[in-house]
Amino acid sequence: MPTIRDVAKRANVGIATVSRVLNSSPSVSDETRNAVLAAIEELDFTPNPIARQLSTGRTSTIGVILPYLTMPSYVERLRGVQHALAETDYHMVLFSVGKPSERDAYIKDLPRNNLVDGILIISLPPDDSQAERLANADIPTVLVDAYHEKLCCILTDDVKGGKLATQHLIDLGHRRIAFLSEPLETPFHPSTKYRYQGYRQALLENDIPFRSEYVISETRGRFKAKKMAKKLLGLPEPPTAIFAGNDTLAIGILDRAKDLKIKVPKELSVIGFDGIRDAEYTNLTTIDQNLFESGVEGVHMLLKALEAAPSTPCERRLSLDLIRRKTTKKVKV
Amino acid sequence: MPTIRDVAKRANVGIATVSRVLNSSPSVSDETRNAVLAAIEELDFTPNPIARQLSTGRTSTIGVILPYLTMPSYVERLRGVQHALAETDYHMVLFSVGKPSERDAYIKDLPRNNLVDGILIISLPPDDSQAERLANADIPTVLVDAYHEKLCCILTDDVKGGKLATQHLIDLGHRRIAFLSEPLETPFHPSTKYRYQGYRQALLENDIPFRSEYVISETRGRFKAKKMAKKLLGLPEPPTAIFAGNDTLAIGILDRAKDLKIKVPKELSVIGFDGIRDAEYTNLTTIDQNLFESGVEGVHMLLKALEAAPSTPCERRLSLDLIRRKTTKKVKV
DNA sequence: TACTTCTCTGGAACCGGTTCCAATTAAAGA
DNA sequence: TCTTTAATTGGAACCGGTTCCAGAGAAGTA
Repeated sequence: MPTIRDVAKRANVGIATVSRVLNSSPSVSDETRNAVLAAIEELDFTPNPIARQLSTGRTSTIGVILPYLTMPSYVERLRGVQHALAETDYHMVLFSVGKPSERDAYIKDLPRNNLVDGILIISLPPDDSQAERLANADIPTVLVDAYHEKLCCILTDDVKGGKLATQHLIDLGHRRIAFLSEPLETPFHPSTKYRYQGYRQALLENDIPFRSEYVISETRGRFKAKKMAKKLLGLPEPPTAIFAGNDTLAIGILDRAKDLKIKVPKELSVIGFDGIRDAEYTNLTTIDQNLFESGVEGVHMLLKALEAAPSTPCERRLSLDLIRRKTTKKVKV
Repeated sequence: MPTIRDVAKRANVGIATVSRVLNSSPSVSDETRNAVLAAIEELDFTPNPIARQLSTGRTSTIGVILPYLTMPSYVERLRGVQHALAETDYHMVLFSVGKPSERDAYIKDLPRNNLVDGILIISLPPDDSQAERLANADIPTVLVDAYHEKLCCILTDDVKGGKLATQHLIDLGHRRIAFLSEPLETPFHPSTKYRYQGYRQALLENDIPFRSEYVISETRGRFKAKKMAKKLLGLPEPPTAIFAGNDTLAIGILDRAKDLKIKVPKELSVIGFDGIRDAEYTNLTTIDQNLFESGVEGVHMLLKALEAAPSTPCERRLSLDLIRRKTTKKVKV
């Protein structure tokens, strides 16, 4: 592999000049520039990015820490990140997290080891000491779908979203509203819990008594949702509407309803949460939390922070949009 | 940031000794080792990986080139890669490709610029000159779901899979078998075309006349599949079975059948291809091409190549498994 | 005791870029 | 004609590790 010194020798110039040509510095005469370019061409020279990285201290790489791609929402966010990053010169290193210990290890090491210029953490809220560490590092960090007062973040208000979903059902006249979700307590992001809080708040504000038999929260995945939906729909007084903690679960409920020949939305209203692609295909009414956009915005915020570190943590709240499709309807009286 | 020299000074040893401690070389006395470790602790020193990379020429990083995560099969393969890589010390840099020009750029630059120790290319077959370049680079490359004689690869035999799927339907007594798929000609991987070839071959071998009205191949996504299924099922002599080019399309067909009150599998058999998770949930009979495993195996092959470059391209063919679920059945006579 | 061998250790060179700083030359101004 | 100034250029130091090689002691051997 030829180096910058080989090029310099060949072009009869100094190494500094070659470097200047590589970095398109204006203070090189056309004549020398051409000579250097010719030498580069002849030697088929490519600058070694690692050497540049060591020298400049910049890596042109951003690190993305996110959970294993087990949920469509993570994938959709990652897609947004990729999309936004494709238009820059930054590379992306992926650190995917299966257990809390992995998360902690990445969050601990990444800010210190000069491997990346910036960090994007998706759907993994750091604890106070981690946030402290991240905030004090000289590498900027942006949280996507997570909040900490010390850090920049792209936020989704899950409580509000849960309220919005529930209120939509209430506005349609429903009173028997069930909530079906993944476990409320997770090692990672507590978004489900927040959505549940929104559900409770909406009930409270509308003077609708809470019924514990209407809440099932140990439901992982579409298949399980289908199973659990049966339980809900088999109650002596079954709900007329179900708010699912995410779209995948909602689709599972739709599956079951079809099997049970329960007409949606005529006999049962179903609303999801997330706004993944499948929700569109299945005509699911849902709360769209703009997943793709969250990734894009996360990158933009990080790029801004890379240019000039913000004096105070910036915060951007993404909109939550109720998308009315064909799975919710006025309750029949 | 403290450097190795700061540590050396603090511990009253030479920098070489500190380096030896960092790399757990055996030829350091316990006494000096402890002194160095103490100094490292006191200074909160972390070695700079970039400097190490420059010095050793190794980056502990592998580059993954793959299409944008628009299809579940890509995500599933990537998951496999992540899973296998998590058990190693390698990092993963993701290069995702939306247009052929991006693919070409990555394949051109990545092998030369010392940024990664190895390259994994997923579902993007290189042309001859690219393969040549990759084969001659001193960085090993492994193709996953793509073939080139000059390169190591993890293979799926799409023709065979297409045949397998079609033969399954034929064995069940079907004669009117449709094929619904994404476009046959794509800028990237021609797997759909191969599956189609398998379909044609199976028909031929069983003396079943080919009918062009049974082939619809411009179908992108579940939603479009639903639309196109209507067209197929509305034919004067509709097919009794449909082979879908991938699971997502098959699920779209199931949606439509439900809407049209066509009973699956009693009145219509449907088989997919891929073996994504949704296929399990929907009880779809499919050809499982072991997507997750392809990612895992790709990493293993690459790791092996990193240890010792294989003298001749190695090749591993993944099994294709017919998973009989509840969407195919003997045709009613 | 003298010599060899082995165990540890430190210095300096190296990886391949960037960049500060001083030097050279040409153009401009007095 | 003599400065002053601007435009180019090259050398050397630097980024922060690894590693070759030589040297100092300690231990083993004749």
